[in-house]
Amino acid sequence: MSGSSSTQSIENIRHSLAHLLAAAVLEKFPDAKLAIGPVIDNGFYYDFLLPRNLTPEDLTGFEKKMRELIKKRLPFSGEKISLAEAKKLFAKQPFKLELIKELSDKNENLSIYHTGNVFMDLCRGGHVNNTEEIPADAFKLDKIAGAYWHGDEKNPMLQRIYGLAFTNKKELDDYLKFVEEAKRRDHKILGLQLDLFTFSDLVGAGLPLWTPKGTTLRNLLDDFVWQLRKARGYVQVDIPHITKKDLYEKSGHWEKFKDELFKIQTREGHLFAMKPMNCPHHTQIYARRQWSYRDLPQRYANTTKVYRDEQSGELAGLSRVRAITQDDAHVFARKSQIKDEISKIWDIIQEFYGAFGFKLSVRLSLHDPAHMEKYLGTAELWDDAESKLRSLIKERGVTAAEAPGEAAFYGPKLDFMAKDSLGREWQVATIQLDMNMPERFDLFCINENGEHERIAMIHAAIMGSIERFLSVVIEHFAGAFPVWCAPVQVTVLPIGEKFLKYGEEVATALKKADIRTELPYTNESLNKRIREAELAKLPYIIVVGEKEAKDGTVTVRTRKSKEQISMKLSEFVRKVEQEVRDKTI
RNA sequence: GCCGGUGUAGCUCAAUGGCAGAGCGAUGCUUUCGUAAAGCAAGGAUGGAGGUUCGAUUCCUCUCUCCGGCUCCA
Repeated sequence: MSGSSSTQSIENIRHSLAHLLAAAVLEKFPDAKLAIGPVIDNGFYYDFLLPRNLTPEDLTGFEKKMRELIKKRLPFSGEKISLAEAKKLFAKQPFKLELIKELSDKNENLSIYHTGNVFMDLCRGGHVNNTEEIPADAFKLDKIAGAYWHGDEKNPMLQRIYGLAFTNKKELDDYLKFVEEAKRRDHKILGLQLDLFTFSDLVGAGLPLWTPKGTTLRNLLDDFVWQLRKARGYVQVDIPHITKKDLYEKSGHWEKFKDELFKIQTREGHLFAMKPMNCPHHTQIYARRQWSYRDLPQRYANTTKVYRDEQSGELAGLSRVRAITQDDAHVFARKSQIKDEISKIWDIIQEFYGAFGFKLSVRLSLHDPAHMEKYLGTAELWDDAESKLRSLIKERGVTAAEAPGEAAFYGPKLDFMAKDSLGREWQVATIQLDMNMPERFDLFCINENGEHERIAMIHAAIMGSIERFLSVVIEHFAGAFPVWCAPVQVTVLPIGEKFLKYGEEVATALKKADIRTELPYTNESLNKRIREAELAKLPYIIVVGEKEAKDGTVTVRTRKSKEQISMKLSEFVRKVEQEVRDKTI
């Protein structure tokens, strides 16, 4: 080996590996039809249409073949070719012919790349000079998956082989370790272990059932959001979970999402739907009377479930469910009040996510002017809404990535991404500025001049969905919740039966101070009970025996240090209360 | 929804065309213990529906769940 691999970009290495993979697949399946093989985060993939389904053993074989090819020190070389040559060279590769047509339609140059004399592919380049520059111990074929040709579900499904590839073995090992760690924190497993939620085949897929501990946690989070909202003038409202189809026809949701609605036919033949969102209902609460400009903004908060008939293949733990609890709120405001109101919501989001130690980044999701058919309203309405968000971002001195085409169909959004303790980014909160629903539902106020003035509507979910947020939080903390939001904060373990009475006194005092306390007395050994409490990831374990009963103290074992600290009961209560107040992480 | 995989006790995993086994948990009894597993006992299961077969947990068909992707996501 020349050792020159370090001079090669990781993209070139990954791209070259994709070609080697295709070569290995072609050797085994000469009739394989090749699609595309791009570079992705952490590696590469290549899509094939093959005569049979691949097995994990096939991957082992391909990987071995790729290493053999690397050893042969094959040069990569490219050349431009004409349309006619391309059509001839790829006559038996229908997907390549499609690509060739697309490229030539766009008047782009066609080129091919050779890997020694063993493989040739339609390719714009970006390769190592020679396979000797590919570190053979830093890649691994990862998994087989199905993928639609051109990402379109109407097209045939191909077999995709994913590979991991890095510049050296350590990076690959680090990545595999990261995957292990992520698996260890998987909320689907931790949630069951920590007894937060469960699923039942009888109830149905994507319909989580919440245990007492899980419900405690949900309520705690929701209450935190509510406290932040209450301080900013929000009031609570509530709405029914089924509704006439008429509401969604008027809002535009029926047209757009009718296939994803759970529908209910009444015995008299009327069509209802389980509500898939709350905004249209809230418009009707606003519309119940006429408002003076002096009454605005009206800020309605409502934590409630919505129901969406998600594709069964999409359901995953708490991340994607069919019964979704939204901590939803809608602000009905004059256009002049928009920036202020959004700013307040932004403050709530910062305070809320800060309490968990999440780092936030912001994305401005805009409409796609090339596809106005996907949106309600006029271009002017959109430009107006988007410029308001842009200027607010500027005022707050934040940099936000702009994402055209990511807007909701009724308005642009500020989407917030949280980076968790493993460095993964999750889309969480969202603020949506909506000038369209007010038009559709004719929402207005009476202004200073006695005229009808069209208002704006701001959609503001802080957690977004409690289910999804919890999936993120469980993995962020690996199930070890900080004291302020741990469903059980303290467990009291009497050394023996003789001290059960004192244990009860301690537990009662803690509960009186609103500290979530357990006294799970069983006839197991003390060691066993401590072990169980540790496995349950409880913040504090209190052990009481003769000494404590005599002195009125408790011996506290902390989750973090496992140290034993003796203190007065009242001192411990103050300590916990302080941590809850400060939301210590 | 699509492609592939998967499903055995509450959990983690064995085994088989002919009586389905273990560890942990849960239950009962004994033990009452000073910081990560005390002892004994009795329990407990082949996701569901059809089919093939003398006999199916095992083979076939359908269906459901879950997992990895794809597509979608108000």
